[in-house]
Amino acid sequence: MPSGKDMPRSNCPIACALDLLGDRWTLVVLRDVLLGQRRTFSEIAADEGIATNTLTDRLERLIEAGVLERRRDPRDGRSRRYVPTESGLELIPVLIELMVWGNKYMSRTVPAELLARAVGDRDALLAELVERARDSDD
Amino acid sequence: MPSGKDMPRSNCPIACALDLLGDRWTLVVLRDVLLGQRRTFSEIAADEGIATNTLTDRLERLIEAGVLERRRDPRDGRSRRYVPTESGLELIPVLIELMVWGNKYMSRTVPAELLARAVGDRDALLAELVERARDSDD
DNA sequence: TAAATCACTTGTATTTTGCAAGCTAACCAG
DNA sequence: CTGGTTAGCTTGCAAAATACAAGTGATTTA
Repeated sequence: MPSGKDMPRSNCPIACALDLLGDRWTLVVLRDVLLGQRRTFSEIAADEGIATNTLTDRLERLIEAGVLERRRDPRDGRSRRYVPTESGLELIPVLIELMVWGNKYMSRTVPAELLARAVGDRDALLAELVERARDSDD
Repeated sequence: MPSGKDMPRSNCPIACALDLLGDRWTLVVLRDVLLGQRRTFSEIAADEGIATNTLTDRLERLIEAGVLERRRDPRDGRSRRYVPTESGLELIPVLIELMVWGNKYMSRTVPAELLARAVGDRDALLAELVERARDSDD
């Protein structure tokens, strides 16, 4: 009970990563930000049926973990933009692997072109996605 | 209420994959089976502090999803071995990417050799891990 | 200035998870 | 073959996480 945050359950990097990412919503939120160019609260909330209090909580945790940053939108004072940091961008490979696996075994709705590149042209696709995700940082 | 299991929240492959994998324990269990050669209930239960009822539930879900199979141990009738299927083996890349990211940003306990290969020699490491995971299938 | 929008907050109900204990079948030692 | 031990669960209950619905305050737009 001492520290403000819970202790990691172990020092295995997979288990530690899952302390942050291992729930039903966090990686869906990051998918929106990193692959979907959805960066405002309402854009993310609209996409799948995440409850707004859960979304608030996930965004705060990701900010505290240094994976996202929150910025005001200069064009609309009500709006905030959630943008990836460097460590956030480096979660793109995790999402790509999940996408490839999920497409093969759970669903088949990835555009064929994207999927083909994820498998056959992985490095170039990653570079492109990182660029695209980084560009809209403002 | 038609199907025995809940409907997927969407047909996005990432969201669908997370319907199965997106919780605190499922990927830790798969880490034990796929990377750690831990294949019995008690080996997996001992490793981190997972509750036994949760472990039972996760193993059942993974079997139902076709990611693991349960087999009796011919040497000990009490014991069961949880072994990966083909689709289970193909989750190794997801675990590797999580490990690389977790090591960089959340923890630093991966053996340097393994980590170096995960980054610089990815394809050969994957092939080797798949082989090793497959070998002990019996 | 009134209505709409955005990003939350606040209850409350439901679901999931953790913890401790017990239970059954299979093995093992004497 | 008997008694103790081990493996793999199951059960009951408490605690935590999540969903759902409604409301709030600060903008912005009409």
